[in-house]
Amino acid sequence: MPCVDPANPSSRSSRAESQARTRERLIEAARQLLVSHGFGGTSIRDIAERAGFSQGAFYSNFSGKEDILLELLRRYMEDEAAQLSAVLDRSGDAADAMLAGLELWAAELDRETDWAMLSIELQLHAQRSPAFAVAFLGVWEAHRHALGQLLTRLFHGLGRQLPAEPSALAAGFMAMAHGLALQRLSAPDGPGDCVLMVFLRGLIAGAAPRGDGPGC
Amino acid sequence: MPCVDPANPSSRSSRAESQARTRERLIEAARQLLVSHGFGGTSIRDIAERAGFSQGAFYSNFSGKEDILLELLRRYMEDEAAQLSAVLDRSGDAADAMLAGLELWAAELDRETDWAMLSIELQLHAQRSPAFAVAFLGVWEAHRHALGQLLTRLFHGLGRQLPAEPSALAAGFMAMAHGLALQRLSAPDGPGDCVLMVFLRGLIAGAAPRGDGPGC
Amino acid sequence: MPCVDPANPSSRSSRAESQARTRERLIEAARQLLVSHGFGGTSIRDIAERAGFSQGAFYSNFSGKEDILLELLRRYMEDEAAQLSAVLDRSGDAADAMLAGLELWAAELDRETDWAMLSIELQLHAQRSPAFAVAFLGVWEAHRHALGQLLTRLFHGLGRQLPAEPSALAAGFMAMAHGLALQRLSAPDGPGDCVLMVFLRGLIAGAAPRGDGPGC
Amino acid sequence: MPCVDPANPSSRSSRAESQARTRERLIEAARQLLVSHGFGGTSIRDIAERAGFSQGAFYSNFSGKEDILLELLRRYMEDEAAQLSAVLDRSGDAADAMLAGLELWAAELDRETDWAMLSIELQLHAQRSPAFAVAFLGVWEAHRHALGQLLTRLFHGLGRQLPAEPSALAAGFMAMAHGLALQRLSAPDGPGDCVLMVFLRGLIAGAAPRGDGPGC
DNA sequence: TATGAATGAGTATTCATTCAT
DNA sequence: AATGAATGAATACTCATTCAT
Repeated sequence: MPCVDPANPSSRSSRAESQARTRERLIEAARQLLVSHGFGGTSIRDIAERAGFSQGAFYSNFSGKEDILLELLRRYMEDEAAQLSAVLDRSGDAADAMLAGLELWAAELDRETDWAMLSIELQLHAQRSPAFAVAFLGVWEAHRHALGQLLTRLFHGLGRQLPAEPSALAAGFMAMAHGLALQRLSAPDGPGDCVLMVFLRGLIAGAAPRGDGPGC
Repeated sequence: MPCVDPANPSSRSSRAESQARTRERLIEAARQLLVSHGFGGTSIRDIAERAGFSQGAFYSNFSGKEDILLELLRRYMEDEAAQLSAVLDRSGDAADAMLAGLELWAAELDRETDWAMLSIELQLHAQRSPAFAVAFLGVWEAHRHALGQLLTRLFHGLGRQLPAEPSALAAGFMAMAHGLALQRLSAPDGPGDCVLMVFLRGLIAGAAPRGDGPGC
Repeated sequence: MPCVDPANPSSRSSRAESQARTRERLIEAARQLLVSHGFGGTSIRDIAERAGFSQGAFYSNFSGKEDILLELLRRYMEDEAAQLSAVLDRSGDAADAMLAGLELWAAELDRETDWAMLSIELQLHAQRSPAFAVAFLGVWEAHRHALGQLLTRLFHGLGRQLPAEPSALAAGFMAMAHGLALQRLSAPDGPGDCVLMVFLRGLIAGAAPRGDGPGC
Repeated sequence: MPCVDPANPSSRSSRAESQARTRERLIEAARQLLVSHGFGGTSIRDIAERAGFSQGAFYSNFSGKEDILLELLRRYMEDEAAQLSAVLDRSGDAADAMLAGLELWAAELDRETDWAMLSIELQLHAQRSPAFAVAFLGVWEAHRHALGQLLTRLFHGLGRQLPAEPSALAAGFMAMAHGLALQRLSAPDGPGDCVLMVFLRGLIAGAAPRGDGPGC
């Protein structure tokens, strides 16, 4: 009898599990290749080969190169959001703890060059594919907003006025973080991400006490 | 007959001029396409076509795609160096004038998104081609050094201590400028380059008076 | 649970019914796609998808694309034979009734462009697959013979001599019918199938009274 | 000196000649393959291979598969037009000569199965590609008109009334000719194209003397 | 029986590059 | 110096077919 006992997950789910494993391996292969060779320099054949599958396997899991990029975007977002909310949660409203948390986050960025490179590839591709841009923009704004909130709470805790719109400052920090990551690869002897903290401290030091309006 | 008399110097120079024109048109076409489609998305055929020449004409002037990229890098460098030295020259040692000059420079960056995109493409390609990386690194360091000098003179004029290595700060500014340019394209409603100045003012405000050592 | 009790005959027959339904839906999907996209332009995936099944379901019912084509051939043959024998039966030996019947048949062909297109696809495929050609030839000859008999009886009833072999004339009529159907699709403002009857009437008018031999 | 003497055609034209030869070989290869394997069954790789060139050579001569089909259509048209006008020219207004000419033409069709098959492929493709249909329709109508004129002159010369619109009768003859060619390949023992003449003679015999109107 | 993930060979098309002209 | 036809390898993607479930 070809019947399957729905109570037995081992047989029923092994198929789904197997496919999930395939998908996962393809995604990881794509991430590595996109980071090191860029969108244009990464072929689907390469992705499938590195994952140890045929090209057809790629196409039964994704509709094309942009599709797997969207999946990477989704994961990138989740990862970043988790990191930021961790900083927020760990430090509560204590400004010192928050600063320390951000320092940790900046140091983290320093090591996770991959995500930074991927972010740049995603931004570049968003600029070139309108369809992808839509998806990307949503993620980006959410990300900028989260970092902006963190900055707001930090300055509030320090009794300082934010010198510009929170999301504008957040954009500046993200831009610098990504730009530095990009530099680090081509010029490995450049400055680390401690520069980021130098700028943050400068911003704090230069910020007016609460009461004045933002300046930008 | 389209023959040229080799004894006639005027025609000989017109030949050289004609070749220079060809080269120029190819470079400009390559710049536009690289900015809008990226290195991987730009084919030599497209470059030649947009310039109004055959593919063979491209190969008569450049040895390949990387070769024309090097030419673009050289021009990018010249352009940036000229801009920075203009800021330096115009303002002498007056801190106020220098700050105003930098503000102008930041505003300039805001408009010249093309150069920023090209810079990112160059950085990405440097990461992928060791041969290109060598050439790129030289230009990059020179550039960073020039901007660092400007910052040194600026802080000196203001009687302040640089909060970090000049070239590290320069790297940070360049990273932010490029990162912001990238963001601006995918998210056009984001913040302008005034953010750059906010950070610079913060750095100045937070900088210790001369005497203490740098902190990074 | 989706299990079926094998001891229950009603469910067993419903299984057979279900399979027959699957088969039927696949055949109909294949017919539509073959007519509109041709043999080469129709993929098994498309057939299964249009029928609402998986590709595996197709292979559970047919051994390949040619197999389902054979099934379509069988049905085509049955349909045509039924139509012709209906004309024969309805009209008995009365020449007038037979002519009227044929006129009806021609008009029918005019509407059923699908079968004509399918017939052309079948003929084309027969030319390309020897295995299929064998099956096709049998059907074709039977068909030609049936139409030939009809013509024989018609001319006999009219007291005329057939101007050529019955099956040769039948072949001519079928050729014209299919060719006209093909034309009608690419050139919809062309002549209808009344042309067929014009030719038939011409044949009758030009036929010698019984006694002389055929001329071809 | 790289100058070329424009008076010497051998060097200047050898390039064009060489390309024309390439193009010609590709067209001939495409014709053969399209006739024997159909549009869907013919790949560009096959065409290039049979012609002895690379796939790239195909693409420097044609923009795609449909493009070479259009070229074949053009040649088919020219060929058919030439054949029909030859029949017309050779026979003047003499009905007998014209009939003999047509008989020759029918016999010719019998041998040139290739063109008939190609015509069917063209018709099928016209049905599936709107862009191609436009080009095809023009050719088709011209062809039908030419054959219609021939029939008009023939019947006029015989003092008979055409039993239907000239172009409708022409469509019928062309349909039969193509349908018979198709049959001949799958059923080689079928009737030859003499059937065509039987139908033509029937049409003439059944035609009313001049004065009555057409019947369709 | 029916599923659909996976395969491997195939499809059309584009690429950087060469070379006779 | 500039042309552009031709190459051969690469590209994204589709195909018929298999097989564990």
